[in-house]
Amino acid sequence: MKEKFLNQTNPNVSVDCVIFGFDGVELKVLLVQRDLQDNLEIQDDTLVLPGDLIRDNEDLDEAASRVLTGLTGIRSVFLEQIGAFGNPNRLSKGKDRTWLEAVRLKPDARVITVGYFALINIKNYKIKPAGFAKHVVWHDYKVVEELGFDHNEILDAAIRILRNKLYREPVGFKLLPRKFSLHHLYCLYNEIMDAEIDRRNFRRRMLKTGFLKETDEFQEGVPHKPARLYTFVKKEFENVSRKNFKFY
Amino acid sequence: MKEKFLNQTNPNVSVDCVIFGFDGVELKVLLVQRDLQDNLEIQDDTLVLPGDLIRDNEDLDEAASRVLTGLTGIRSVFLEQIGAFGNPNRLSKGKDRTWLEAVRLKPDARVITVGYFALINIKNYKIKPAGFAKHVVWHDYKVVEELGFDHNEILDAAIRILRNKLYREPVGFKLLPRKFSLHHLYCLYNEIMDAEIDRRNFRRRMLKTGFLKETDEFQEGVPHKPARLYTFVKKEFENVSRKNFKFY
DNA sequence: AAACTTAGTGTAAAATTTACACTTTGATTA
DNA sequence: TAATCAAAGTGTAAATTTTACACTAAGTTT
Repeated sequence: MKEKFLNQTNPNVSVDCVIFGFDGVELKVLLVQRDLQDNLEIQDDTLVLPGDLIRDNEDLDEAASRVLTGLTGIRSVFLEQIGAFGNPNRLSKGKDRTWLEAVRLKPDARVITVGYFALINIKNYKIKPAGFAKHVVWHDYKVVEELGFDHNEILDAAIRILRNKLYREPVGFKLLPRKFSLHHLYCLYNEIMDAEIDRRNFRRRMLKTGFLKETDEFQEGVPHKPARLYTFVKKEFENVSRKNFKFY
Repeated sequence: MKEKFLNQTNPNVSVDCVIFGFDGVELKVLLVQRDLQDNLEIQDDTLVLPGDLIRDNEDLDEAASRVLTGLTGIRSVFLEQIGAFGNPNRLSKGKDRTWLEAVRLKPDARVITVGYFALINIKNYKIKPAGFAKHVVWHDYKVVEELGFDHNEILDAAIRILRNKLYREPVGFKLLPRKFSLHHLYCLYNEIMDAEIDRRNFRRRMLKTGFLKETDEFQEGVPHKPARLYTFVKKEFENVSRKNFKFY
């Protein structure tokens, strides 16, 4: 069976989601194998970003949210647009064509996709391989392996934007559990910025931002001095473009 | 006659351009009155951003470039994507519907638009009211008047992005003639950032960036000491996300 | 020649950033 | 139970950057 919701689906516009998670060491991206439905004869293990055509009654953000929720069960989450990708040849690689012809009602339609990126707490949910995709993997974000369609380009754009935001907006927390140690946050920054930040300066400056509130709780089960846990506190966040603002 | 190029035009995706220019005092945006073609009976002086549906063989950037060139004659120019706008109700205001029904072959089609913003030297060209739009105006960017469709939203996004870029990337120059005085640049920064920057500090820091080269030429025809003119020099521009980089 | 207008310049105080090493705490092990 | 291990947690001095601020220079007009 080809696509459901045909009458309500826009054949020319899709969304694709770059879903980031942090396991304490590596920044991961959620990738899926394309769903071949009942086309068992096709051999295709290409990884792609989870995505879907948009429906006529939903906004772009809603479509991205639907994809994210369908895959992870997570509802309210950090989800922001990356931009639109519309190269006329973005669907013309061999395997991409094969897949489109097997699954899409209008396999030749020009499709513009709108990229989104999400930051989630990797431990907060179980991956549901239902719906779109049978195989779902958390992949190190430094992958260079070739994804389907133009998804490497979308992923690169997401990483660029994430790096730019990390120093200017309080977004790092979104990847952590509600209570976390400064060390945890520190590792996150090092991993995403691919840098080796000074530990003491990081700690002082991060605390100075006023976005952290200490709790009375400590790490448990570690074979050394347990670290204090903090929570993130929302506060009025003035316009980022204020010249000297640095998030951390 | 309704739209030309119907067979090659994608009814679901458009581009809209926020074209900025600086006249020495105010930052301006180029707005057009919708082209009603031969529908003389319709009364509609709503201003909108210049835009068009995309064609099947062109990339999004190319479509935006086509709109810009068609209107201004300018070819190579700073042109960057703002993002995609796809609210299902973005075309449903009364006058917008009237216009769509008069001009579009599929007036009910869902249209997602991709916003672009351009920075041009306002004096470098003559506006050509040919093609898309009969009436073309440079409007102060602080306008709050209501534009057609969701174009206020697109304009706001463009301004936000421009402000963020101005302090981090060498983009201000794109709005100036090839040779300009530091005062000219200073006014540009004050106008865009809606601030009152210290004149001496601005001068020192701007020169320190290494993007300016002094010429032997000076202002002419001014009733006071003439200012030296500078040119912008391209140099390797390292990744913006370097933590402490400030453009000026 | 005096008045006017904008161009162009320097410095000292304050704030921020950087580099850097030892003590504390709790768990494990000998 | 004392010693060891591993990561947590802390302070300071030097360098750099940012800020605030006022007068002289140059060319035009009156």
